[in-house]
Amino acid sequence: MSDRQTPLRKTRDTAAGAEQTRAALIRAGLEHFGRYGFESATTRDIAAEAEANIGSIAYHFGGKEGLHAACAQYIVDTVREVAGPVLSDLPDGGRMPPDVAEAMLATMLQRMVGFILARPDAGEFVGFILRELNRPTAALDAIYSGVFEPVHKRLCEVWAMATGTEAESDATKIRVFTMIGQIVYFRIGHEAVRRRMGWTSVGPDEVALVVDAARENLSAAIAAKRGEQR
Amino acid sequence: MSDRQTPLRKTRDTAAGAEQTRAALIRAGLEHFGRYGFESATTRDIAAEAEANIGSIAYHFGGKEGLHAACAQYIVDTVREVAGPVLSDLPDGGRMPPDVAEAMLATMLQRMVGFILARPDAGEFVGFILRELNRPTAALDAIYSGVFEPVHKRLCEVWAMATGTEAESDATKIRVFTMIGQIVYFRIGHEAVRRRMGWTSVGPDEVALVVDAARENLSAAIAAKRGEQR
DNA sequence: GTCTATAGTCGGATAGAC
DNA sequence: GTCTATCCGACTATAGAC
Repeated sequence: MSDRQTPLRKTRDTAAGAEQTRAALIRAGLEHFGRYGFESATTRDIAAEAEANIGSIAYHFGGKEGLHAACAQYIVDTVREVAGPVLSDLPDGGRMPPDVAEAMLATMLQRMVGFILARPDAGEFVGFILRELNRPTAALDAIYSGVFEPVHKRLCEVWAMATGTEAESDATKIRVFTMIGQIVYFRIGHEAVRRRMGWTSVGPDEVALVVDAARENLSAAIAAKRGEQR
Repeated sequence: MSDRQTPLRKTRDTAAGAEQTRAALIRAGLEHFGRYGFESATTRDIAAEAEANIGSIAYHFGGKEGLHAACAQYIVDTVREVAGPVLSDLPDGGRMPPDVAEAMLATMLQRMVGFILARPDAGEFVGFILRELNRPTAALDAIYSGVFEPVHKRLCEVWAMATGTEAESDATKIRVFTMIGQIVYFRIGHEAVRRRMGWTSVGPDEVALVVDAARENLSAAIAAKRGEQR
């Protein structure tokens, strides 16, 4: 039987092809690790999903653990890419009028909701991170210092400008966590939210409702804080 | 070698002993399922943790899945026991002055923080539920209708009384989710919070800080809502 | 009810052909 | 770089002795 088609995949052993395999494995790994966790995700399934060979995981990443680490790095890189402008230096050394700071906070929260609720692969990102938060490995160190800490610090700075409080105080840091938590919950508790709201899926209309609630909570909290500072 | 001590454990085949084994297996199951997930948790480890025999899982629960279902029921029973008074019928058909409703909401949030942050086994509870939210099984149905829905509904009712809004409107339901999310995040993101705050553990002082922040967010949100309703 | 032995399945890693 | 075959360890479930 020599009616075999041109062996499309055989010609993957070029540099560009290898890079494609690598990338496909990372995407598939992220999906499976995020959904099933490190132990329950199988290299066989990941390879199949990436349409790559099982051996390729060992070749490119040294093994399952290496792929896991690469996935963590991919998360960091992706978030930093999206959040890049927000994390770069603030103009004028970070000083700004309270209402400008408040508007900036509102924008940042809105972006966060968009990323966490509307991005198609956000579920896997959050799943991956959730498992790391539950049982930290080296991957959490990368994600914490590459994403969590810089984002939280920046939010604290802007919050402090908006309310006239101290950026690195316990109260500010905790308050910023509550602002993040109220948003993240809609992804984590997605299934419960879906059932309770009677939603079949989360589209732009649903995202808008969440943005509204988060924004109202934000401005109410800032207003109250300003009042008591006075 | 007949110097064997009295076989303490051998005499477990009484009705009371069997019940102890059952309970120990459920507690151990909750711990392992919550920490490692259904697939990654092993019946061997669970049995060892419960100081019971591996075969006892098959005997008492029919298998791993049966134990998992029993753990879900245990969560429902425990939460309903703790939250019992709060979930029972409201006096006077649920009608109450706004400031009474607000105080009640504050108390409910405080209780929630206490349960979620201070209870020693809360980590496993939340871990278990988190995994169900991520990939729902029959266990989520029990937890959703036994815990999520009734608690959320009650919070919506009281929120509506406090703000003069509609209890079952989308806006109210979402707003209540944000109030829950801001609290739950401190358990879910515990490790990130710990690192950022420089906490080594979460004791009464730390819980108090979280309660303060949640309470301030609540009263600010209610005040703003009342203002715009007027 | 408790415990042991065993059967059957599956997953990760490895070596080596191409 | 890709792919296959194979090894070895770990797991759940089951049957049957006590």
